[in-house]
Amino acid sequence: MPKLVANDIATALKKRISSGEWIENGRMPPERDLASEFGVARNTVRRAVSFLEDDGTVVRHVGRGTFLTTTNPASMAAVVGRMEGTSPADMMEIRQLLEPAAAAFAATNASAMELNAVREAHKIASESQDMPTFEHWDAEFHHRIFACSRNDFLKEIHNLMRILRNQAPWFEMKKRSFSEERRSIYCSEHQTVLDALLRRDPESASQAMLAHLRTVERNLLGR
Amino acid sequence: MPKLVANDIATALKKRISSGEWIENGRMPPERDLASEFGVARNTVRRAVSFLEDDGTVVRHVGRGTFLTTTNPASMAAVVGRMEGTSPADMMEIRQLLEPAAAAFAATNASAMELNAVREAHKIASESQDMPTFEHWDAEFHHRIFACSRNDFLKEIHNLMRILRNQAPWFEMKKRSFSEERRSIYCSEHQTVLDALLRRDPESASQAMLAHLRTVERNLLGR
DNA sequence: CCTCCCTGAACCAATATTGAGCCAATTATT
DNA sequence: AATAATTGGCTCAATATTGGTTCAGGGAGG
Repeated sequence: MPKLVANDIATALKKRISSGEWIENGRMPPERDLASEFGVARNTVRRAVSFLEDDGTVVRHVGRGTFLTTTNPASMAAVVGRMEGTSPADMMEIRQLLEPAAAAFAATNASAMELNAVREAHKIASESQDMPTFEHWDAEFHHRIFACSRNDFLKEIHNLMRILRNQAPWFEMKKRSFSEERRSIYCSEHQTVLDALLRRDPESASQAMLAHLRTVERNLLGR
Repeated sequence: MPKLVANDIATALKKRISSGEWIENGRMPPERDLASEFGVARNTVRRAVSFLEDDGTVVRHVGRGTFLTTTNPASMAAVVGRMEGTSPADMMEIRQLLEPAAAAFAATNASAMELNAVREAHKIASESQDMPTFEHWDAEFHHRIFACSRNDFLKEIHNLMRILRNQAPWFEMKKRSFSEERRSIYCSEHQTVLDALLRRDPESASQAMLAHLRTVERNLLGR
């Protein structure tokens, strides 16, 4: 019997969620309970749950609990399934189309509080010492920009991309392409984007984001 | 009973992989476990697994484990569900971002045959006498342009949009917005796009498509 | 004898889990 | 209103797991 690791727990949780386990009140059991149920440490459960959080499957609130974001599944499963087979290169191309626009929308529409959230994600990513932390807050930075774009469809497309990026080929590529030097380049590019957002300058935000994505693409696809 | 060598183990492993043995979380058991299970030395298992690695069937990470490259995806039901709830206005905004790009890609990448298919869709739509026929070939016109964009991810996003457009709020809006005059406007705009494609002019194709989508948006959302 | 492959063992390096503790936000209880 | 209990956020050192590597043998077949 294989040893349980965080990833196993994450998939177990997903399975139970999609089988409607905790749908009744949309709330997952406390981490401590799950830990004892699975027979692992809470830290491990926490890691598993943060995978779900990265997916957008779940949101967490200190003192309240962890809640499902699940609404009803649909018949678009097939389309989405095919999306899993598309190449990272194709997706990066589209990302360069959408994300600068998201940044521009954000510069125009975001509230001060939302921008603060973006800034915070950037700050934590900049100060992070290890790769998983950086990656989490890097993703969060981008996510929060989409979040204040005020376009629900765009946000959901980004959620899709986020899920796809957490899967097979991407995982490998990210691992391969990471280095301390690149991390600091990403951070300074994020800073440029953030500055443009804070100046409420859609054009600069869009350009800065595009420049950043080009860097990412170069590193990821090795060109 | 012949003695087991690395090659035998490699084929045994492949058989078990393709029978979906470890697909659930995409992870193979540790080498040490496999060794004791097959009753061979770890070194032998290691050689067997490196065959799979050379195949690309598997990737290995020190400290993490050995993972299948054909992993089973998570459930994206949540994203899809929320997507159904997004507004036509939001989607039209994104369509104006993606579809001009698709047209530009098509102008650059499409084969002559593919362009012929686009032309044909336009021709049938132009000559159609009734609303359902026009609508079908109108959609087909757009679809075929995406189809020759040579970007699979983009194509799938368009499929998503197509599905969404055939649902709740859209249906009403299209009915409301239809008129003979608008139909002929659409046709002439399609013609402009098609001409640009045939001239292999990405810039014009993109602009023409954008202009068309703005017309559609105006009619649909009544502005 | 030589070659090839497996064996068994030890050690290394990267990564993950553990367990314990404390904090902060929220909710429940008194 | 004050207090307690619950719950997620976070840290850290210790330990365990896991692939990477090397090396000295052993046995089978040419």
